[in-house]
Amino acid sequence: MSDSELVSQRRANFEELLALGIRPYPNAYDATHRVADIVATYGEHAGEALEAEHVPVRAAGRILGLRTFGKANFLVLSDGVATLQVYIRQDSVPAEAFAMFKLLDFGDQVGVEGRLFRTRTNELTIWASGLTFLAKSFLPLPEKWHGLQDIETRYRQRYLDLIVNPDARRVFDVRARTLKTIRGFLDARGYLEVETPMMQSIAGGALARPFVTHHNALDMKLYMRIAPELYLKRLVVGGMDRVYEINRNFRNEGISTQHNPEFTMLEFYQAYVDYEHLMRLTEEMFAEVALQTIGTTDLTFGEHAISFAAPFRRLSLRHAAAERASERLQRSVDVDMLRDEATARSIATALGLAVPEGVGAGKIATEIFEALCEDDLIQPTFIYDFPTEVSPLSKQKPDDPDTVERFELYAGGFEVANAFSELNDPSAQRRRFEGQLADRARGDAEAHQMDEDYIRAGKGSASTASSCCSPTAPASAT
RNA sequence: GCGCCUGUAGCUCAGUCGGUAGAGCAGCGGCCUUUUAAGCCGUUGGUCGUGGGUUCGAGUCCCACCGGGCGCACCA
Repeated sequence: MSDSELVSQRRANFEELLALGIRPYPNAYDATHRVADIVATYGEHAGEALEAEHVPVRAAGRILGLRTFGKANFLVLSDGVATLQVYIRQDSVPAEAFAMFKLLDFGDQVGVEGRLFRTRTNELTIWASGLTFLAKSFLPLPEKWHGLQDIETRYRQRYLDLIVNPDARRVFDVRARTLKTIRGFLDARGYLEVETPMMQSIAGGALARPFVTHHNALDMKLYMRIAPELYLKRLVVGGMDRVYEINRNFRNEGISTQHNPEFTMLEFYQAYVDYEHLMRLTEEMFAEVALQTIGTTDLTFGEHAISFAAPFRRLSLRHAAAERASERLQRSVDVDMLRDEATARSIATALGLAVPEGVGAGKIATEIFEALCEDDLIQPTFIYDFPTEVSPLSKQKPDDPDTVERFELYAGGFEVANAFSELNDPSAQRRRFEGQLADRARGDAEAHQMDEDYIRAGKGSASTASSCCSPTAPASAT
């Protein structure tokens, strides 16, 4: 049977409804409850209690199930969050309502008026006394048991996925609660939420390839931002000592279930604190988000049980890399060996890693870490003290110029946050940018571009400050 | 970009050694006044991703292209 035939059958049912004098698209339905509210409020009430209370309800929703028995029928009503059964007896509803019911299709929307009771099998149900037609679904929906499996269809026809797969809605719910919790957490600590430019003349603040666009009136090439960092830091220069932004960033790179070209990220800045402070703040925030969104800090991610109870484990990057390299190579590798370019390079080669010429010890150490350690960081772990070479915007440690005060948080094998003490010496910042330009000249397309305005802003005296950014994928909370 | 897998009814999937297209659900017509993936009887529905090739004969084998999934690379 062709698609159009299934559609025309539904259309025929619709025509019959019109012939009955049913108003096809009413402007509103005066519901007393949402389906989810009824389930939440009366889900635990016993049948006798419901009979005694005689609870009257009117609720609207989509028909996600039909079980017909001639004169006694059941339909499953969904409001997108919860489902509730409706019992429709021929002798309990007006004749025209019963005639209308017989023309309903899976997917149609109706309003139901009635009272709550429990069936013999103890299921909470509305005993319908009235039925109102609200909207026709002309699309044949996926079957109820296997649902919609095809991943492409699920993403391209998200409405179908939402109708038939309850988990699809849950992702939206968890995401919304996550963002709400983060905002509440930061607002309560005196942070101000801002929005900064998404189209920038220089795409800076991160190492990534940007999308390019064009402004007609200015006849000017613009980049979609890869990070809000440099603009947020300008606000810090202007005296905003605690700011954050939750918004989209655009990176012109590979697409996968873990990498969306346009993704939402949180970035926040706090003046007069260093990265130690941010580590404590970050672990508090993750624990709070977990508690507020799923009610516990202990969750299951894939095959792993993960605990987001603070404090999190801490491990320096070079220690993590050296430890793993030792295990892998069956010989002693220590942190100092990773600070010497020739030695680090020979270790990388022994590990089978291809390291380009002209790359320093810092970048080599970072590559060893990424290749050997990342996937195994299941429990939340702060990896801290990054090589200066890979961190052009971070402040060096007072006693170690090759190392910056920076950390990344890992959980479930993913990087979930990146933070550092902000470099606020404009002369040092210029030298760092120049180093990046040299990398770019050697062919590193992701090296940072020079940003004169950012340096000029820095000359206006940026506070000592720290910032943290984190993609707000619900992966951390599901 | 590379590798592996995949595309058959609205949905979920079978289809053996190459022999002329199948099931369940959905739909349609019946029966049934507390069902739970309701059940029972009957029944409709296909350009087997597209194009070429091999063959007496292709859903099946070969080639190309298109779409999709996973892994790698890149990256968050």
